[in-house]
Amino acid sequence: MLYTGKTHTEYIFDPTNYRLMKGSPLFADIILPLPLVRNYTFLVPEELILQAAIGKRAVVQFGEKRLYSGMIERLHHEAPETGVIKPLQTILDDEPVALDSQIGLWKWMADYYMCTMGEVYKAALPSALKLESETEIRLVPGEFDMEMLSDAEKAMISQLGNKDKMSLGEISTSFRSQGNALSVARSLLQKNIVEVSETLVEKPARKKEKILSLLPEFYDAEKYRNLFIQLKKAPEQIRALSAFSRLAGNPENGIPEPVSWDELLAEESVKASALKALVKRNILAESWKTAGLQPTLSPVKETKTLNSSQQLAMQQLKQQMENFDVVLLHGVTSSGKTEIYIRLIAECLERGEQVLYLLPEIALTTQIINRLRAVFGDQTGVYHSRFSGRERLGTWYRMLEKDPSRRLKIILGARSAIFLPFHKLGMVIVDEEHENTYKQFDPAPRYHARDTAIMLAHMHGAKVILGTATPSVESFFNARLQKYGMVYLGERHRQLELPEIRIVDLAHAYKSRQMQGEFSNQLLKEIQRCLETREQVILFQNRRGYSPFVQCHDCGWVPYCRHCDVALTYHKASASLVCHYCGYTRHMPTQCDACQSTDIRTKGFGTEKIQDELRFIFPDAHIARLDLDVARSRKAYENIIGSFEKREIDILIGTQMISKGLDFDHVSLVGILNADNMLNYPDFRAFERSFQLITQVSGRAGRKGKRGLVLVQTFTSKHPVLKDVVNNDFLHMMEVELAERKKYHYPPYVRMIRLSIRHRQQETAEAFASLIASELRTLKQVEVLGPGAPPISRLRNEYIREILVKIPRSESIQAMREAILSIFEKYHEQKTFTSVRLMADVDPQ
DNA sequence: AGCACGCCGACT
DNA sequence: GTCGGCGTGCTC
Repeated sequence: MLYTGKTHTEYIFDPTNYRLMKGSPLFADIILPLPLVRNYTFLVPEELILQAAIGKRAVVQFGEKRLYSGMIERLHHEAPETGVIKPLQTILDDEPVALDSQIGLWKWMADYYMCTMGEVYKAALPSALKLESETEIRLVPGEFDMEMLSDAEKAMISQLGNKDKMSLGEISTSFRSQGNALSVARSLLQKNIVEVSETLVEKPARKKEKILSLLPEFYDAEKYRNLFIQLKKAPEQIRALSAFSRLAGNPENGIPEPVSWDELLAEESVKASALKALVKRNILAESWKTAGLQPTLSPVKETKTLNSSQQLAMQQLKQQMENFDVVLLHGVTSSGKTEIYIRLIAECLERGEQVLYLLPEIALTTQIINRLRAVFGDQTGVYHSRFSGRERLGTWYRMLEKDPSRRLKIILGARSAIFLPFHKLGMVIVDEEHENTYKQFDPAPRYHARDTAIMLAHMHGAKVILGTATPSVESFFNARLQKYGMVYLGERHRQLELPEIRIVDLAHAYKSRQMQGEFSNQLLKEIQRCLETREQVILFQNRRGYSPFVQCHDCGWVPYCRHCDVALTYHKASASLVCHYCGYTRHMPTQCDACQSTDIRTKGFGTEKIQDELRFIFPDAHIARLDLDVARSRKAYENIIGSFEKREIDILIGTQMISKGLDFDHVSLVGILNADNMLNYPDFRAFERSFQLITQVSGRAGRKGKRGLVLVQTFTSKHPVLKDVVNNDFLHMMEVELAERKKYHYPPYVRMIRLSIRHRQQETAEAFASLIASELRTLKQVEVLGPGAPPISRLRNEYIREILVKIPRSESIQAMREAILSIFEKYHEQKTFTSVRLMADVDPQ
């Protein structure tokens, strides 16, 4: 064996108590942010032995020159069998940035979801902690012969002449117009005119940031309004304060958030002098915060009393939590689950335990955080992917705090919050447990945040509450098997009645010519009634864009994506055709590509078309749309929701974005434009999901003292699921669904792993998939479906074949995973198949 | 993921 | 003849 570092024969390392003893060299297994199947072991050089600890990051050279920051996963004395062993170059952290328990969870995830540690690590660690290697290029001092150089080379030299050094990334961007920077740099390197070096760039760590917050005495909306009158002689200050309200929020809609000084100054109308004056007048307070930390707020003890059914549910929950680690809280929409959570969180905090509160959608955090902050103040942190790197880093560090009193106690977040360093987790709340957004699909790790959270809780000995108005089949099944406890909360608060749900038979409406565009006369009549009485309407169509595809009326040609096997969706506003999978965009053609006909028609409909038709039918109504196209940013989303709450919008058209946990007070009508595209979705969860979606959207209807109305337009008016929806018969839906799943071998009666085989050549993908499938069939315990071409059989120029493996609950899923991997490796070794890629999706949605 | 190595097409 | 395209294999 050859060590490239010094050899260390003086000490051995006792991993149980981190004591050093004389003996053999110390090795570290490093998790690298790469999809590597094997472990890689490095030597811990003598000078780093005292510093080395699991969970600290270390810089290593991996490959010819590339530097990476990885994480120490294990320390040991088992020298690797082969090759050169490189030493750790440095250790970046004084204290570990990940806890042993986290690394344990990562291992479980890599194992269960069939991916590499590196992939989990990449998803888990906030990007600010992941350093990147950068190649730097500089001129070699000395003379060289200009005559021998090409124009491009001269250009690069002159660019470099201006600076001491440039990163390769920098020079590639500035060099773009002049040719391939990489190859020019390479030839200059050969001529010894430039030299390169590798460095790791640390993203700016915690930085102090000046923030401004409104003094609490102006939280009162009335007093706040008066401020503007007081300031009427100081227009600059009024401008500054208005900008502050824009960014921080108006006290009328809750407590304004602190805003950073820099962010305010970036606003056009704001002058620094005006801000200083506002501070001097004791209207705004100036403070410093470590960037990324949550703003400081003192708790406002608002204690809403629980009604009798909430109290009962609360009692039952506590009782169940004594016997079960996981309890399903089945509470109808608007039954006040959040209040119950708040009580339970308070009890956890009293015991000195931390709480993780998961939500399916980032947008929902804004609503809930205000309620949590009002009760628990700044012990609460938010964590999700739309937060800036710095904010996430700040939260991460506040979780790592050695002093328990300085740690964040409550984390509210979307699925990635499961990765935070919890020291002492007491309870996990998974709200809207049935939501499929909890399942990460692309890239790996393809984990289900609910299931992972249950594992996380298990590792901490913590309890889990799964809250929902429409439990998933899996959770309901587990509750029935007595694996989970269950509590039912059937009463809506504020005397809200469940809405009346009516089915509108589209087949009949079309036949009797009672349709206008996509609207039945019945739906139009109800909308009209709402407009007259100033009540609000929500229209639901689970498809964005104008129409899902367009077609030539003469020859039937349909424009497809160049890279994927998908029809392009027509977006009228931008007059373009967009691939909803890869984003490929082209102009809406005026002529058919195949026959040059100009008669190209739109087929089917999405939210954009609904909005178009509605504007034509109700020209005076205020109509808005809420889908991924108009609400890409958090601000845009909040603006739309905000003006709907303020009743500036009469009719809101939306995709499933509007179905999630939003409470509006003045909606009396919900229209579902087409239930068929949900019910006919080619997926074993189609019925379950349809029931959930329609029930959730319906829950938005209803006002204090007045029963809401839901109209469901469909061609299959006799559909049994719709019947259950109308009768609000969750249990019947569940009985039927479970029976079906049992009969046709679907979860929860089997576990599934979907294998997706990808290759540039269709034949190779097919051949490989067939081999894997037939090999899998020799395993008697499992059922193998396929291989088949998925609905989208080509993505980004790769052909895809899928195999579905069904594993009975009695069999070990672990053994199956291993079998699959060994079969894959066996065929992957053959020359023809070396570039075939396998992607596994465990518990696919 | 990078990066080097290696084998085939369009050029000085 | 060479430059450079990307397909393939390896990284402790």
